[in-house]
Amino acid sequence: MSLHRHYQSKFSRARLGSLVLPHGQVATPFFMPIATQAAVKGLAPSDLKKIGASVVLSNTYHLWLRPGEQIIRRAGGLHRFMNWAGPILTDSGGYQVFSLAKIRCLRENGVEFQSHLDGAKKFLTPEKAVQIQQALNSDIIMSLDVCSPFPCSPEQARRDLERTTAWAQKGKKQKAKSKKKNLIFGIIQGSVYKDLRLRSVAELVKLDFDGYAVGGLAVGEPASQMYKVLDYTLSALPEIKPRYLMGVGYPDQIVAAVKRGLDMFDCVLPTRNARHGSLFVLKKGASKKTIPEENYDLMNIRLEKYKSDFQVIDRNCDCPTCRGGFSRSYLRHLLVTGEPLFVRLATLHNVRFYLRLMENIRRAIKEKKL
RNA sequence: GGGCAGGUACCAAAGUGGUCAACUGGGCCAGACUGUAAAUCUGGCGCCUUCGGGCUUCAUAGGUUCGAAUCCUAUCCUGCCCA
Repeated sequence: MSLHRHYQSKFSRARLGSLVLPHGQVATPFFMPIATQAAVKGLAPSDLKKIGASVVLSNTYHLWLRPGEQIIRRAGGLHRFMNWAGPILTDSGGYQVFSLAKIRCLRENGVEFQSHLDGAKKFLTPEKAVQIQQALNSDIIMSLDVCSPFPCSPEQARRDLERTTAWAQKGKKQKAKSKKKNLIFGIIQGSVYKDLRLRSVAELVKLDFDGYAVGGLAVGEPASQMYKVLDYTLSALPEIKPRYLMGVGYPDQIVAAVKRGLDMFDCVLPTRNARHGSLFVLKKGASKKTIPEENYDLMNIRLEKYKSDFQVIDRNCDCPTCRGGFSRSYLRHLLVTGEPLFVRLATLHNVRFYLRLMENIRRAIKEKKL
């Protein structure tokens, strides 16, 4: 399985393409809203469809603990379980190795988690991670990796990378036992060390994955350093395979990454920030730019100054919340009073902002402006 | 008119001789959030400050005391009960 490239920019390494997945063909570059526990918090699948989401991202670790992959298998897979007909990418649990560092213990053959729900010891192996994702029937399976923190010593980054490669091999082998058409991606690690990143790329490419993800970025390092890593990492990757920058990021970072040849993104920012009252809006004058969303501001709708502000969030926005005429005043009221409707309206707005960002990126590449 | 209980910061509410510019909620202000243990978390909210501290506050006015939000007296106000 490879990326169908429709257009390769001559100004940058940006590329326009499409990816054929078991649950549909999707245009690249794309952004995946996050549905960690089989739901994009606050939204129904019909909402996602309406605002133009193509792929959503879910999570192996969380669904493994609850409700358990067998329940989802019996439901007919994750698509049926959550009633989302489009493609799904599932993260492997590798991010939880990083984010839940305090309650896990790394072993050679896998990770022992002390469940954050009930404290039960749960052992996740690279094989198990693939099996769970197959039970979920996700379109894109991610190989179990060890996401290095930042800062990270070269020694630790090397150990994490070596384990990631070893696990990638095991995951790939497990995947090969099934004839299903799900894709499997390998994850590049190596922190901010060029030799390690290049080594990671070489080892994974040898295993011939369906796509390659750059992991271990946006974990606290300055953006300039992230771009440096992307520059040398991307140039070592095969052109024909999709490339996924995991967990990134702010709109300008996504644009910067697309210019470096990335095709896929995901991030909690639009959904989490929405719940926290932080709404993505265009900067003044940005609507005239090629990719307006690159020039964004965050509007803290909780502020008192919005108490009697009856404008919509952003009159340039085409999301159901802005189109529907919901005012800043009303949204602030919903947030302050803790009404669940706030989450839905704010999330619709922020996720639409990101999806429109991607639409504008694709258009810009097509129109030779990026 | 009599009895009882009260009046503390924007609101509610602790504190009842010194460690009190005053617990705690709410509210407000500011910030953070990047493959989601997050509708969460972190600061700040009398005035001034060279960040050491200084100054004015606990209904009002007096008083006791080395020292009062805390004790005493008077006044004003609020709630409940009785007439």
